[in-house]
Amino acid sequence: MSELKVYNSYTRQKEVFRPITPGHVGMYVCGPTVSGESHLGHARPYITFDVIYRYLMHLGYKVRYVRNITDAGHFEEEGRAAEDKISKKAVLEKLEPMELVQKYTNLFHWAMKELNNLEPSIEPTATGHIVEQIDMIKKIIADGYAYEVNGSVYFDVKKYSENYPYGKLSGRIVDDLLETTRALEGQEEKRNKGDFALWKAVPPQHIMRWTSPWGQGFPGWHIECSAMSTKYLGTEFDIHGGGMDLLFPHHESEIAQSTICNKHSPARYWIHNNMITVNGRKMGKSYNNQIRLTEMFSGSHPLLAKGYSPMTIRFFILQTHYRSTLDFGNEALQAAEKGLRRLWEAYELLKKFSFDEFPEAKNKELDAKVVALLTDLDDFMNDDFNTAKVLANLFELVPVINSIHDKHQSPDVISTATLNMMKNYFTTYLENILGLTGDHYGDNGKLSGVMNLLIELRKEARAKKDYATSDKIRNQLQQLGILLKDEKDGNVSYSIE
RNA sequence: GGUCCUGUGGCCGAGUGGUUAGGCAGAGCUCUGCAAAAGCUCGUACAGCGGUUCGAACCCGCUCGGGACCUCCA
Repeated sequence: MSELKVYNSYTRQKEVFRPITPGHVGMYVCGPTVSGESHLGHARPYITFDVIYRYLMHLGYKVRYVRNITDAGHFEEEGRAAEDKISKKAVLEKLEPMELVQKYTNLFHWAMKELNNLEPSIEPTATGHIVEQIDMIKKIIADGYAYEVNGSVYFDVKKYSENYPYGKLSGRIVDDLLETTRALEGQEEKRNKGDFALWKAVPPQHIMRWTSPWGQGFPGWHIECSAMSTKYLGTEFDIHGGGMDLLFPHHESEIAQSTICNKHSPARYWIHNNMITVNGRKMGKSYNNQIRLTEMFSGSHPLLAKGYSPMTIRFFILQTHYRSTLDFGNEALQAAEKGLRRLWEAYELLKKFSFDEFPEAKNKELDAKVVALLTDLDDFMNDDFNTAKVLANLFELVPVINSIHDKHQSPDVISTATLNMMKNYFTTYLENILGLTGDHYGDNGKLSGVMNLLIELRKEARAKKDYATSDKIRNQLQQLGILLKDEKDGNVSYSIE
């Protein structure tokens, strides 16, 4: 079997994955800022890294997956009246900051659950680690790479860049950063334009504030991730992930902070997912084109023709490689919805297959093809988590399953061993690795009882050639979104939209 | 302006220098009381122009288009 290779943003190439401690993987992923509701764009990294998390565990690694909650506000925009994002909205909504944080944290957790993302091993909050952040800032000052001005502390990028490659991760040229002509206000405290805040002093009316050696204030934008990743994963860990838009300045600055404090670049492998776009443009607050997850599920948004289930969204995202942009569109979402349904229904049929033992495949060629399609899956995942290819292969197996089920092919076209292999791989890949579920295809006991009754009545009507009645049952069920399917052997199955 | 990414059939999207990605939609056929579902078959796409090569969607150059980051952003 092939080795796992991951694309490392830091080196810009695929590299064989080797954990620092054999058998163990430490992974840190930048979590949400809980000052607002998550939108579709947020679903991508958490699904991407959920699959990576699942796959690493599948490979037998013991993984510690840390994903933070950013619940301490940072500035809205550098230079502009440095307002605390969370407290600003809190005033508008007349809520306590922590009440707001709680609300959106709960909503985020709910969405993660709907999308079937596993919980991270540790989900630390920024507000819970103010002490660690302050300690880290002290250390950076002591080492001479940060300076205090009027109660705020800034990281000295120029000095750092004299000894370390600031800008390597994001492909930035330090001189450009230092000499940026960008007209920013309130920059006079900084020695150089490229410097970034480690601690920000706040005016008295600011709600979110903590006491520090430099006065009242709140931590800078990047220090929380450095502090929390160090605390829970150590000074050097395996994977650091997040959206591509975090490359600069967030991750670049994290590297700088950790390098000074820990004498180490924090992570070996930097993994970044690409963006979800709307009409080719990134979904984000800057463009005011976000569709909240609650809206995605319910369909209550002008851009949505209908609501899409969490699994449809998960599947939609996994059909694309995580490093490609993914364009939002109703047609694409509906294609995903139908495709997932077809795949899942075939999987359900496969699970129920039970035949006599067939040690020999009647169709050796087909048997070999099935085996090849299945063994490919491991290689695809090992090749930088290519979930798109995994799904493509699984789809190629759908006609094999359906044609056996429909008796277009006899069950012994493939061997029992291959059939079992297929069952195992489908479960492993669809459920365990890709994290898909079929829950919402409705199978609660009472409904199926009612359905069986209706199916029975319809069968009787058909037997009497009372097609008016049989069609009435079928058509009205269809209007309710329940599809009846007459199968070859006289059985009737149904699926719920 | 700087750095980087990208342009694939109606839509979404994989992609290795030579062989079918896949999904959805569409067409035909089979099955069927009808329908649906399912099965089989099909379109032969790779922004444009050059070049490298026996051979390029995939390598190089140019042109045109789109995007990301450079500021909070997944």
